[in-house]
Amino acid sequence: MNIPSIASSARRKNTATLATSRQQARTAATRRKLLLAAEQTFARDGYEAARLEDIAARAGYTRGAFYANFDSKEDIFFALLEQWVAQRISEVDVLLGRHDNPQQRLRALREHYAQIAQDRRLALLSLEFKLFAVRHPEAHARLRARQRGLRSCGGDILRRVMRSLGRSLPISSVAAATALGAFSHAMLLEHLVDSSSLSDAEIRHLLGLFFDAVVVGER
Amino acid sequence: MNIPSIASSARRKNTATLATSRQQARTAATRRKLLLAAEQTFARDGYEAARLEDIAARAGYTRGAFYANFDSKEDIFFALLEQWVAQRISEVDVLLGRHDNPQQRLRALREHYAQIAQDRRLALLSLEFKLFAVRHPEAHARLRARQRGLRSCGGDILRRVMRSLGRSLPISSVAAATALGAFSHAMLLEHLVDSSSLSDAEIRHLLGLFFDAVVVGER
DNA sequence: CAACATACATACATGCATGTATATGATAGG
DNA sequence: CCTATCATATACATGCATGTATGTATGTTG
Repeated sequence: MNIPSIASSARRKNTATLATSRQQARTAATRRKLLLAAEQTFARDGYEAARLEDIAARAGYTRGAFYANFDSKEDIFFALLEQWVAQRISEVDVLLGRHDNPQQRLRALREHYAQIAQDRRLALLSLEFKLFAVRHPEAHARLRARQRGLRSCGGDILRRVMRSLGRSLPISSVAAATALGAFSHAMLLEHLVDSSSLSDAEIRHLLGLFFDAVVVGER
Repeated sequence: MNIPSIASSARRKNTATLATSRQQARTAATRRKLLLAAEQTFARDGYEAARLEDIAARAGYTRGAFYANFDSKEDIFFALLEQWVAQRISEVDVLLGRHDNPQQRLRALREHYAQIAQDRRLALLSLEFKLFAVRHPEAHARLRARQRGLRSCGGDILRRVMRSLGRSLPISSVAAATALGAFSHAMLLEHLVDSSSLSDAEIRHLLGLFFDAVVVGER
């Protein structure tokens, strides 16, 4: 689990005098606000239609603050991806840290999974990352690497839990984690388009059905 | 099954003399070429990033031809949606027309389903339509209506086939059709992002698993 | 074949988002 | 307190995609 090299974005100007810690804190806070605003804006409008001015304004700034912290739209998009993957991984870590019993862990995962399937922003952002990868060959590898990090982390967890329960997966653990995530997002999107064609109850039902089919997975 | 009122797009100039049939045919041909080009371009670049000039060029024209046939990007996008829904419905109609036996029909549907899950353009376009709906409140109702037409058509077919087999669905037929479509597209997208995290074989496996879980659906 | 309409291309106008360069006010150090 | 540097704002330049207006060649009808 290597720490992502921040490198590209937010390379601070290497002036002789180092910024004082209060200034650093202020900058960090601005960065966080901008990233949060970007998260909401990208989810709402999509990458292409998202305007830097909207992102800055939503964070309470103008584009000046934006360009002081990021190079371009693509730069903040990737910064968001890094942060987002790290957050999601740590969420699951925290979740598992709460339980020792494998069955409790599986239960917690299932519950967490059901919650993920209700997070509109999560689904739309995730989609946006994937679409960007598919449409930008030069960035594909980078996106894929992050996505894979996330998936293999999820896969590891699934595999460990299953092993300690003495069960096996019908497909590779990474594929299982991938399919579960993608499925929940897809169902949510359908619900957003037409809630009457796929109700909350039906989604819950399908999610359970699919989770059990993949995780119990006798064939 | 009402024929969509073309109305908005392609309203021909009401000059006194009606265009001769050969001119009409020529116009219709360019419209078709433009729609095909738009289909490819929207799937490749997404709605926002797609340029009218690219669409026209891909069809072998310039933007002049485009504006002679469509009002705007949104106009051709909706025209494409109408055509696309109609095509997909007729595909299934043709498919079912080939078989009388309910079991053969179910088999044919399953096979058709597996093929759909390999059509990259289909998945990306479908996604694009849904994202547009979610992001453009004023257009949402229109998109949703078409989407629902497609889903309820698929649902009807599923329901009829199941009834003639004496089986039942675990969820509403519309929800089943919706979930199946969304699922296959979601798996394909994951595969496009990272083919190693979800192989063709695994997708086929999952598709079968899910199809059977939904269509056989004992609970 | 003449007059006219149609299909499409070309050239221009406009708007808008990005990016850059400069200005301003806040903050820290001497 | 005075100055230098930082964080952010403002103003400006550029590029690019859309949309419109006009031009041109091809086809059609009397």
